[in-house]
Amino acid sequence: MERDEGIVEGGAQPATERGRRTRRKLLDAATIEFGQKGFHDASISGITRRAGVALGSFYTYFETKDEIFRALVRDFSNGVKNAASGGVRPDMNALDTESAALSAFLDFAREHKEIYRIIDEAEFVDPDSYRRHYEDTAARILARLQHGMGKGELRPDLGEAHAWAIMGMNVFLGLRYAVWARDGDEIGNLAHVARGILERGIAASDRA
Amino acid sequence: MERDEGIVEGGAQPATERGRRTRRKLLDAATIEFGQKGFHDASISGITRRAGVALGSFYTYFETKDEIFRALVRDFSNGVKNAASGGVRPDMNALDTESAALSAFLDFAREHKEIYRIIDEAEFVDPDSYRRHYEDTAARILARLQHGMGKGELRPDLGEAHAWAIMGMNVFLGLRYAVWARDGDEIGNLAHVARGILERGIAASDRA
DNA sequence: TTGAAACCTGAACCGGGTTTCAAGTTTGTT
DNA sequence: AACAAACTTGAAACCCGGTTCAGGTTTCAA
Repeated sequence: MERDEGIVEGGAQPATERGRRTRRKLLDAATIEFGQKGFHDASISGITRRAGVALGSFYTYFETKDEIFRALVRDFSNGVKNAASGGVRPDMNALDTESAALSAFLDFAREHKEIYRIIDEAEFVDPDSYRRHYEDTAARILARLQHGMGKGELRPDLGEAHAWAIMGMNVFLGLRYAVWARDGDEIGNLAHVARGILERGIAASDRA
Repeated sequence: MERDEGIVEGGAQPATERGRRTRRKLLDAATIEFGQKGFHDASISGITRRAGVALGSFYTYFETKDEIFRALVRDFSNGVKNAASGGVRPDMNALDTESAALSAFLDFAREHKEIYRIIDEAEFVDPDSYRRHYEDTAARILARLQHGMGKGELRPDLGEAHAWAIMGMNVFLGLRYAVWARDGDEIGNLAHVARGILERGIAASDRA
């Protein structure tokens, strides 16, 4: 993954190449450590050990354990956004757009299974980011729906709730088929399943 | 809520009425403490303080902090199950059944906003229960879908993935409109929104 | 070349919360 | 009444990991 650094907060932006490398090593190590153990069982010393730097060096780049975690949440939240938007093309119709966004998200999740643990744990460590992540994601979905409504490709009565429903669908499909994938899962037609729901629901076509 | 005690594990089943009362006080206090602060910021002393018992008494009923948390997860997981199944009637058609299950779940979530924090945090504190909770829930949804397919009320090609999609939809609608409810939210037609998706999807009806 | 800033190091400090325990009280049974 | 089992109590032992810090090393610009 290419995670944006974006504008970094805590003022501790490295000034030299060596510093940037170390900071990145810490971030990558933290991804593994947090992803494997969760925030509280993860330890700074575990992170620095993985990164191959001394314990004290950690505090050159991050003021607290919370801060590095927040940095990761921001990184991943961005990653999800970019992954989903990267999958869509402006000329697609509305249903294709949703399919493409889901597929891209699933690919991303398969490649970075830690996102679930990290974003989920943000609910406790950094509640604002957690909430913002989902609200922003829902807002982007809603924008796509509105675009589709404008083109007459979608029912004209869609709103925020529909966006949240779609997001929930995507998140749980990712949980089950990317993070908790089992051998023998049919993942090829996942996007097709989701698309089927969005296109015609689950009701029988020959209604009595 | 009426939470089942169910079969309790750790052997520490109270023998007297007084004991049962104390255990219950601890469980109720823990619900608030964990719900408010999350597992790690919650403290045993906070729990016993809320319960109005001495710190040491905690260990008469629970061996560790983890154990009481697991007991709560089991309680709430049951609560969700009972709430959803309590809302449905056997004679309903398939779509009404899903609507009813969602409505009942939303009511439950509104009344017990702690469930989200507690079940979500189980991902870290008690991963097995977390996973089992969602797998069981999905299995129950799938069973309902199969019933509906048998009656010819649903498309005959629904499977596990559809169940997970519906579950995700429900969970996220609950998150947004029960736990994160805002003034002015239109919650009355939430079940209607979800039903609309399941009944006919989101595509425009007059397709080109 | 040289000095200052950036960076690195890891032992030790420190606070806070879980868990233990020995002594006392209540409950319920014979 | 009398005793054992169940329950209560809170002080303190114990553990553990986040954070600090003083002393070194590397980088880089002048």
